Amino acid sequence: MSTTEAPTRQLDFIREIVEEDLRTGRHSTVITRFPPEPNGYLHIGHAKSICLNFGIAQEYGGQCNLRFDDTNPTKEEAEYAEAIKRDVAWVGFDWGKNLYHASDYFEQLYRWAEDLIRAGKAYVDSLSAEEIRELRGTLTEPGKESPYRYRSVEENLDLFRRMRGGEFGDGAHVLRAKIDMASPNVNMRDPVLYRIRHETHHRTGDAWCIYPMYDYAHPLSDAIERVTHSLCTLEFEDHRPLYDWLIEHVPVPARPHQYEFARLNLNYTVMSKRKLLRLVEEGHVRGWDDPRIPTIAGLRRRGYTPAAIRSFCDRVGVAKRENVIDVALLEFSIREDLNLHANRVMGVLRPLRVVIENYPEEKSESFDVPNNPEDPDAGTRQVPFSRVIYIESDDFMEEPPKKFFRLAPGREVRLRSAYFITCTSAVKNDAGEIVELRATYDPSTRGGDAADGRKPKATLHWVSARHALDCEVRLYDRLFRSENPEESGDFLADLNPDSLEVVPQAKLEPSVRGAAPFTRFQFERLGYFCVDPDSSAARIVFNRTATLKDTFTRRA
RNA sequence: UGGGGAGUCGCCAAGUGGUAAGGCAUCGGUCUUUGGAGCCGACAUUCGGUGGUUCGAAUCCACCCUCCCCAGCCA
Repeated sequence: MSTTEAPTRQLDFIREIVEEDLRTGRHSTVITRFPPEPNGYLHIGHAKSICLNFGIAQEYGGQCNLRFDDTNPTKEEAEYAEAIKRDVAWVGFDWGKNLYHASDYFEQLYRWAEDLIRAGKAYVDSLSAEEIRELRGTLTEPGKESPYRYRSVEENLDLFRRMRGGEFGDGAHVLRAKIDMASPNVNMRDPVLYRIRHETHHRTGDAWCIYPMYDYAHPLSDAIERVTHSLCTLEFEDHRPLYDWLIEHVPVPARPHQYEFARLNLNYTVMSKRKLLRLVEEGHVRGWDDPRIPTIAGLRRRGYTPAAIRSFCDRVGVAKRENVIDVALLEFSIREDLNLHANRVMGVLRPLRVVIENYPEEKSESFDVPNNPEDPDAGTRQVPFSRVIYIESDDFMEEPPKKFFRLAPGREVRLRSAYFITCTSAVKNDAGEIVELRATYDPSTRGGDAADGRKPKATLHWVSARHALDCEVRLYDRLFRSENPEESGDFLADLNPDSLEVVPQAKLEPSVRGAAPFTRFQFERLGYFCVDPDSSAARIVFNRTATLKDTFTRRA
């Protein structure tokens, strides 16, 4: 009997920590959280965090909270929060009843701030923002203490309460932690905990005019929710000492720990909320769900599946080193999924008429065509055929080069699932452009096989002209020309002018009629396409999700 | 020239002192009623560099180099 190797799954460093904590009993259950700020749409980088946080909760039988980090009313909107919930659910995760908001904790957070004041660990500073900045020192020089640093507890309490009461204007005072103005870590130089903002909050309305800073609200919110592993990106590493300081100096009910991992970057695109916002607001793309941007909404509209996004996130890994993932990996993930699950259909993007001269004028017949060769259970459909068909203009060349196996004068090819045809001539217009092909078919090849065993070197997709459905097809290319659009300084200058090409009159086989928005197909030999919500009963609009690899084109 | 991180194949990423996993990309071949998919194969004598410890180092030590982050009353 052979010893079966225990297939020790390769864990990323965070899962290793989680397992260790579970094994040693530091925690008996794992609680994570996904903490978006509702100030923009989620993108593929957030998907990585979602998959990590919810994935860990799932794998270890724990829980993952969806918590909105809504501590800054000037930037946040309910509309964004709704979009975020929709996107998280769509990616495939369920927070159940664990939907929270940092704003739910404002009262508790406030009380703890008073506790800090009473403990002499926080004080009201009345310096201006500029003065605070000046006294903070620099990266190499220590800061200086504020003249207000040693106010009495009573005065601090009084001032802080009056801040809450609305007695002061924005910026008049802030609450600061009393830590160490000489700390080499600037985050520890008496960080601001609360600021005054007379602003209506999308959830608490006008109940508050002081709002906690992220650095204050986050660790305490984690503790309130009994989060065990608080996962964030690398730029917060410097904030961990402050996170820990607060957990230590506030009487919180639990001891969460923060761990940092590298955020996801993708080449040929931009990922920061600020840049995505500019693309949307300045009209460089059609909206937050434009299929060319890496927002979850954009990817969804482009035709990506939640499963593809999840497998992509799995493949990308979790580590601490900066990374730029090749967008080809994202494309691979969607092709892999759609190859198995998308039904095939024939559609011609650039139609070239072909008249099959020996096929009767009035006749038409239909072929039983498999919906998905990768999945026999997908069944078949009827595809009509008649004397005049369209083929892809790229599939014909009057003078074919060496490796071109498709149609050419005198050459025989197979029409997928139909007949073999032989091109007899090309009809040109006055400008010398080919406008139509003449051909003959071999009736004995019905279905696409020849009794004599001859095998054409090419199989073409086609659509019966008489039965074709006119559709709009939107072809997308990368939004930016360079791998790193931000490198040059002005990412907008790097926009690809050809990122969207609209084909207004593509010819599709009639079976796609009535397909609902977001239905995905493979157009044989062309790529994967998804019905866009812009579609109407009169006309379907398709988005190209990804191309199929074309080795002839690639070599050419 | 303060502090915090990181450097393993073109892009990711395992590896935790015993002689460099895997994925994507790429390149061959095979198969094919999608030039798709699939299948088979190739792809780091070497782990930022230099010394050292050791029978043995990507893994330990020392020094050096490079890159990223931090001076919002943003998150």
